[in-house]
Amino acid sequence: MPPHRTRRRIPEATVARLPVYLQILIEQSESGIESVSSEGLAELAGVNAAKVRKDLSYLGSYGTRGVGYEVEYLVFQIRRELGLDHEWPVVIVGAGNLGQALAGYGGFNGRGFPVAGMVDVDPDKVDTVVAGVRVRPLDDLAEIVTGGDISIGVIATPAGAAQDAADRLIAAGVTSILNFAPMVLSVPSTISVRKVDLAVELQILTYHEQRKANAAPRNADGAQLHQLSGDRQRGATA
Amino acid sequence: MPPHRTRRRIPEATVARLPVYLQILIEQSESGIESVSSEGLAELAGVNAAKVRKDLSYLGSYGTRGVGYEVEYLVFQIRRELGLDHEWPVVIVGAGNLGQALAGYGGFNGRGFPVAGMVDVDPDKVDTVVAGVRVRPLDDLAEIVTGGDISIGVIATPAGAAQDAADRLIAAGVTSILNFAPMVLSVPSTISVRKVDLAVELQILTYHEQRKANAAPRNADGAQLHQLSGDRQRGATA
DNA sequence: GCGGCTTTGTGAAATCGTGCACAAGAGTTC
DNA sequence: GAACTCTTGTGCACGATTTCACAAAGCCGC
Repeated sequence: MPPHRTRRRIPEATVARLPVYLQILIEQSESGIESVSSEGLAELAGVNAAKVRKDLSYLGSYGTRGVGYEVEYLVFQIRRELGLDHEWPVVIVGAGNLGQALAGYGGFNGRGFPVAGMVDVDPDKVDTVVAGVRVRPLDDLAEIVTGGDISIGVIATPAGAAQDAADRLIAAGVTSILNFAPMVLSVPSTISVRKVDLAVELQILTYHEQRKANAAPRNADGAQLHQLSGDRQRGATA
Repeated sequence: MPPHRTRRRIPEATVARLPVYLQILIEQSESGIESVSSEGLAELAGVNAAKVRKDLSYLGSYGTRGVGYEVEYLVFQIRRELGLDHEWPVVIVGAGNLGQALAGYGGFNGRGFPVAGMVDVDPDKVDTVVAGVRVRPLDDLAEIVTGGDISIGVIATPAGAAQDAADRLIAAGVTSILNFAPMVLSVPSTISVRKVDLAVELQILTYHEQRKANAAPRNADGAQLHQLSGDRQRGATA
């Protein structure tokens, strides 16, 4: 059998949680903690312990009953499953405000996603250097992608330019896109897209804010408002 | 009956899609389009038409059979439901790379979320001006929040400072938090939190990348790879 | 090595979300 | 105003996800 055969498909919801577990486990590991229980991990990840166990069971039976999971080993397994056993260079399209911030942000470099290139249409931006990366003209995109064997593209353009950016990325051979433009992209079904939209996140929050306001009309005395102690819970992602 | 009574609860999945519909509808409206069908909206939003209808039906029966939905009216209704009939000032904690980018990004100002204040622990950052907003010391947080009647806080600090930032925001009276730090926050259940984590998004993409690579081993001839035309589909959020 | 304690791994039930399919309503044409 | 066309609103079945509950398994102390 090949090293790690395409084992049973992992549910999408689980895939979205694995990076969170991973991050926590890496922290634990750095703190010198060697073993963790599903209960402990659940606490830190803000989820139910049964969910942690089920999630981890998709990777295989890596726990020890009565004991828990060995942190290092779990880190290794999750990394492998997520394909993080090597670096994934990315190319950023758009060197504006957002693109520059992304390039400088620690979330890319230092987490296994080096910025292998940046491009922009604006001739004024071309040849400027952002976080150690020289901005190149949009037409160099294909060359950057094929030359660097890049499979992930990041779109940090205004909404109007996003579809064109996507088309060019795909034509160049990119197969995964992280889209920061507030715009739904049209792509072939073979391409994976994830969208991150600030305004959407905020609007989801305002929906809940508004509900809270409606539910408990403004009759002041902050009685049951923000009781900081007491029933803390991890990640009320409401 | 009060103006808009806490009508039936809207499913979380629907709430997450409403902002997307809203954005599309606003664009349509600006293009002078007055009416849209569930089919058309679904196409643009990258979802199934039945889903659009079901989602919209939670708001009420605002469509006209045989015709579709009146764009303006739908915009109005979604805005109202999301609580977007007024502005929501936000305060940003952390004036580093990310905080600065967020402040300057169009996604806040111009979308109904003016940056009412920014704070940072670093004395070197205090009193600098970012995107027209003066950075103030962390201790001014409570004053900014209460003074500006702010209910949304944005955390743009490193992971290590995020929990403290959250605690301070909550103590000051904020009830919704948008967290950009790669760290799960512990908050009371009355507080809404949404987390945006770059690394998590990228890692979800690498999982799928790795699967693609495993499924179709590297035997080159890019035969069925990226057929750009053909079966395009909106938002393959795989 | 046996009993007790702990924690995993997982069937099975409950819940949530999606998509089909179609009746019902609204406009339009003759 | 009857027949036709179009598109909404929704009951229903299905699939995905979450949660419960518990048997199986490992470790410890005696």
